[in-house]
Amino acid sequence: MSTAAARVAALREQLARHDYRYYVLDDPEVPDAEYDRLMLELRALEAAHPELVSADSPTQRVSGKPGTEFDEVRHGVPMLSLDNAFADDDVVDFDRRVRERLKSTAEVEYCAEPKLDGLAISVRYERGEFVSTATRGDGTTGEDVSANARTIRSIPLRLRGDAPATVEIRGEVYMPFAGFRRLNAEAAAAGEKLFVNPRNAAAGALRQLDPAVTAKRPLAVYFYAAGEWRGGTEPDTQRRLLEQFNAWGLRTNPETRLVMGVAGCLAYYRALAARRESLAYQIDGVVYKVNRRADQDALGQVSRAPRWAVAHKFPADEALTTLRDVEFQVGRTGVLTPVARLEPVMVGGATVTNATLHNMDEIERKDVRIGDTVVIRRAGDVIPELVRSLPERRPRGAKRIVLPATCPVCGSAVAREEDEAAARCTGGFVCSAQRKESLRHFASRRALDIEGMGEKLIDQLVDRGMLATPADLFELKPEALAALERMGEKSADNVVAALERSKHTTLPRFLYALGIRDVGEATAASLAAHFGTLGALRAASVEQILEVPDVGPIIAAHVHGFFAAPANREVIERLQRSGVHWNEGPPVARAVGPLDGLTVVLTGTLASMTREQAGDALQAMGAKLGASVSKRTSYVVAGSDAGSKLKRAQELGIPVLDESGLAQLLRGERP
DNA sequence: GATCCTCGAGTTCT
DNA sequence: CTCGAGGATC
Repeated sequence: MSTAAARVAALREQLARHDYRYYVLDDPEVPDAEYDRLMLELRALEAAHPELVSADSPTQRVSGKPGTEFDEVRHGVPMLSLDNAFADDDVVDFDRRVRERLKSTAEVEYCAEPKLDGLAISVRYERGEFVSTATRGDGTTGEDVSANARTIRSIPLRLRGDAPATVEIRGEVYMPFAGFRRLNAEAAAAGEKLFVNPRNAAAGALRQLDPAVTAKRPLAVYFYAAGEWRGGTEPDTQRRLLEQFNAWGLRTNPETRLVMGVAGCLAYYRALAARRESLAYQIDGVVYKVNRRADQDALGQVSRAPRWAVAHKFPADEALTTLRDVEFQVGRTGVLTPVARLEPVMVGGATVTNATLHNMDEIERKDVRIGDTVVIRRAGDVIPELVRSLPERRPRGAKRIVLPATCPVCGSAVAREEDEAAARCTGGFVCSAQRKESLRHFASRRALDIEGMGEKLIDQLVDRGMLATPADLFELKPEALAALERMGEKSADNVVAALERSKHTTLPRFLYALGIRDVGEATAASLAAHFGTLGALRAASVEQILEVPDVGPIIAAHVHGFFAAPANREVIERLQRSGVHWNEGPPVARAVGPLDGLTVVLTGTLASMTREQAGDALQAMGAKLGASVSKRTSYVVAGSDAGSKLKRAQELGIPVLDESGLAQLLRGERP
C-alpha cells in the first residue's frame, strides 16, 4: 500500500471515530478545529489521488447514523450540508464558480447569516399546524424528536396567517450562553457532570427521553431554510423566505444581511467575527447564500451540498497540546496559583506556553493531570485558558497535581482556609516572592508609577539584599544601581529620576500602593475621600473605618490591622521622610458636578482620547465610573470594537452613547 | 438568607 | 478575561 493510501485509511478511521463520538454520543473527543483539520487533509489527499476516493469515505456522505431510542423519520426533501471555506481565497473561489455557472459578469447578491453552533432540525407543518420535528440525522433520515421540540418555545405549534398545505422548515436548535451558564451552575450545585459547551448541552437536551426534562432546558431556534413545500408560492429570494418565516411567527437571525459580491461577504465576515464574543450564542462562522432562488435552482447541488451556499468558518480558536507540568506561583498576598506549563502551541495567532489554572478547585473540576492532552483556547482572544483535558488520551503514569505543603519559594507552611478556594504561603514578609510582588505592586503604574522599576530590576535588588521594603527604594544609591546587570550609568540615572518624580503622588495612590489586603483602587479612593488625610485614617478605629462606603467588617479589620502593625508604621514614616508626599486636605464632600449621580461605563476604543482620560474627565464632573454594566448604569459610552459591555447595555436597555454623546456629557449635558 | 453587583487579585503575549 | 469573595439590597 502506498503511503498516501495508508494515510487516507488512517484518516477515515479517525474521522469515523470522531463522527461516532460527535453524532451518536454527543460527546466529542476533539475540538471541531481538529476534526476540520483531519477532514481537510483527507480531502486534499483524495483530490491529489482520485483513485483513492471510495463511496464509504467520510467526504462522500453526510455522516452520522440515527440512534435507537427515537423513531426514524424520512425528510420530505433531504437536509443538505454545506461546503466549508476556511480562508478568504476559498470564498473568492466560491464566488467565481457561482458567477461562471450563472454566466454573470455583475456582482452576485448574497444573503449572509451567522452559522450557529447548534443542531439542525426540520419542523413539519401541515395546514399551519405543527406535525413533527426531526433531527438532521444522515440528511435523508433523522430522529423523531417531536415531543421534545414541542417544548421549545421558539417553535410555534401553529403558524400565523396563511400557510401552505405542507411545509418543512429547517433551523438550528441552540442554547444561549446565559442559559448554558445557568444550567451548568445548577448542575454544579447538584453535583452533576457539567456540559462541555452549549452545543453539547443543546444536543443532550433535545435527545432526552423525557420531554419534561427538555422543557426545563433553555433551548431556542433560529430558522433559515425550507425543505418540502406544497401549496402556495415559495418566495423568490432567501431574504423574502426569511421575511415569510417572520410573518408566520418563526424566529430568524437578526444579524442576517444582504451583501454584494465577495467584498460584501468578507466585510460581513470580519464585522461579525469582531463581535463574535458579544453575541448571546455560539457561532462557528457565517453562511453566504446566493439570494435569488432562480439562481439557486440554476446552480443546483453536488452530492449533498448546494453549489449556491458556503459556510465560511472562523479560524480555529482552540488547539490541543500536552500539559508538561504545573508550577505554583506565589503572589504578593501569598496566594499560590497553579500555572500550567504547556508544550508550546499556536492558538488564535499566538504561541501559548502557559495558562493559569486559578486554584485547586479548578483543577479538580477539570480533572487535569500532568501528561494529559488538553484543549487550549484564548479567552476573549487574549488570555490563554485551559478548557479541559481529554482523560481518554491520558498516558499511563499521568501524575495527579498536588498542592505543595510548603511554599515553593520560601519553604514556609502553606495554609488553606476552610471554605476558601485560595491556598496561601504563611511566610509573609519572610517570603521573597511576596516581597518582590509587593514591591512591584508599589512601583506599578496605577500606584506610585515608578518608571523603569520593573520585574527584572526588583528581582536583582531583592536577591542582592539591597531592597526589602518600599522605603528602601528611595534610599537606593545611584552607584549601587549602576553596578547591576544591564544597568549603565544612564539607566541608573533614569531610575533615580523616576524615583524622584514618583515622590509627588496622591493619597489614594499611596494607599493603594501599600497593598493592604482587599484594598484596591476603588477602596483606596473611598478611604482617602472619607478621611482626607493619612493621619486621620491611621488614628481611626475599626468602627470609624466601617463608616466608609463599600467597606464592611472584613476590609475594616484589614485596614485597621495594617496601620496597627509597627513594621508598617515604620515603613510609612520612612517613606515620608524620604520625601514621598501628596496634597492633603480635610475630607471634602464629594465634588458636586453637573454629572452628579450618573454612573457611566466606558467600553471600546475612543478616537479622541484614551478611556482613562475620558474616565478622569467624567469623574471630575461628578460622574461615577462603572466597571461593568448593570441596571444601575446611566450610560454606556461605546467606542470602536466595543465588546460584551455594549451587548449587555443593549440587553438591559441602557442608553448607549458614541463619542459625540461623550462630548455632550463632558459639556455637562445629559443626552 | 439569597441574590445581585462590584471590586480585588492573578494571569498571557506582543 | 476569569474567578472568588466582600458588601449591599431585598
